[in-house]
Amino acid sequence: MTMRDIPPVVVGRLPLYLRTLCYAQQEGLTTISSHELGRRLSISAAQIRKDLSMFGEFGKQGTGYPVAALIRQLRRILHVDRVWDMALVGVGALGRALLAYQGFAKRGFRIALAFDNDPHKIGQRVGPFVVQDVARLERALQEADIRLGVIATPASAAQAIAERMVQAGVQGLLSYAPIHLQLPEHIQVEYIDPVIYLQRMTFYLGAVDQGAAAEALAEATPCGQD
Amino acid sequence: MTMRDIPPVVVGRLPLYLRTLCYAQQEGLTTISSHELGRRLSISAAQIRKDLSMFGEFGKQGTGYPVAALIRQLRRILHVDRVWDMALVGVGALGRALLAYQGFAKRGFRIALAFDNDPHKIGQRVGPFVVQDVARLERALQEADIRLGVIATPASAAQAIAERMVQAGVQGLLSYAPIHLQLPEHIQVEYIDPVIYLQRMTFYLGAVDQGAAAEALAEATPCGQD
DNA sequence: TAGATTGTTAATCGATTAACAATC
DNA sequence: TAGATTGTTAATCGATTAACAATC
Repeated sequence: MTMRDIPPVVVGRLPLYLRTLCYAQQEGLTTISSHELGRRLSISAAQIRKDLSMFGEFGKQGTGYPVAALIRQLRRILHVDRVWDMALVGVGALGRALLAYQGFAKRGFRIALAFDNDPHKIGQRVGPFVVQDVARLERALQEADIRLGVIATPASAAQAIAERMVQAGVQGLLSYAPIHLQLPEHIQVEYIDPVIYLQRMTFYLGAVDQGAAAEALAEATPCGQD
Repeated sequence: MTMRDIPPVVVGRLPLYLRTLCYAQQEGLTTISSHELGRRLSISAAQIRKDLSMFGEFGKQGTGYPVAALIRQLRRILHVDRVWDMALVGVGALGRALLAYQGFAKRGFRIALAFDNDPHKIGQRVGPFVVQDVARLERALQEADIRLGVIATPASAAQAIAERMVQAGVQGLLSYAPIHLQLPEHIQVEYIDPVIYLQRMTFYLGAVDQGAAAEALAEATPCGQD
């Protein structure tokens, strides 16, 4: 179990199961069926059973899965039965929101270091953090043994920052910069670009009353990214 | 073309093609091959050609795709050859970062209205915005004919807000709340929960030196979400 | 012309679903 | 016991890749 030959699409669902199980636990459920878990996630019960069965036999016929035990198992499988320290680069509006976000600590993550290259920001306090000079990135990451990075820089800076973090030993990157990073294969990378998600939706939304559409037409929207 | 029977996975890649083509255009390229586009996105050339061929014949043998024309086509296909007004609910740290984000306007989106339920925030100016009372949500959305919503509330408020927005005519929702929303099938929903992405990465990161791991162990990480 | 690259087909690969025996 | 639900198999469904004729 916890093999590395699990289909990536299955790995992608495990955190959703964990999150949903946590809510169920807070509601007082001690047991949950694949059907109920699937209902809460709009995923089929068969899929959930198949996914979980890749890691062991966690359920019991007739009653379903024990919530607390399954949470423990998933946290072990996902390696969030510990706290992961992260380094944040880019203390703009988004970076500050991430520094303030309480949801990381509650689910196994903690921003330990924050960097920027703006002399006005370096040394500044942001909540419990002091913004570090990005020039110190490599040294600070190695000293703190950081393995996860969060990129909240402009797109134009992201590739170079990513390479430096990888050089300093980072193995996973969560990038909010709207650009695809070129990195060694063994590096885990996940992207969050809200515009990508919005455009996936507008594909399906289609036709609009032409009053609103005319208001700001085709060439009014430049291609600019950054 | 622009049919609704395009595989969702293909629709999901189109915005990536558009974004990458825009960068290529900024670099001065007038033409790009499927191979080069694929290289920049870590996607196979065959896949890109197959995806694009579902909407028409945009390329030319021997030379590739004309960048400007393909950008125009993709913007038309994705319906971002216009500006989409959006309503934001939840003006916390994340909401403020979204209100300040310049990347929306540059790529076809604009936050037109911002709502909160905190009396201290209502009426407050945030950049060019005045925070509205969420009690006015339905009326304001209908008046402004808003079809896209962004949820940046705590998870506990998200489902109710989503239902109210849908009631007011919203057809697509981008939710930053870490919870799966139960909504009618015809509503488009996309989710951004950074912890989900982080946990997908830590699955692969695995073993850690036990000094760091011991520092904050299993039961130190509660399940709490909100 | 020769080299490059598209659009498309067929083959391969992978993921989801349906169904059910086992069993709590 | 009877009803519910798991784990697993086989069948279905969908997505990706390889290959190549067409052609710029």
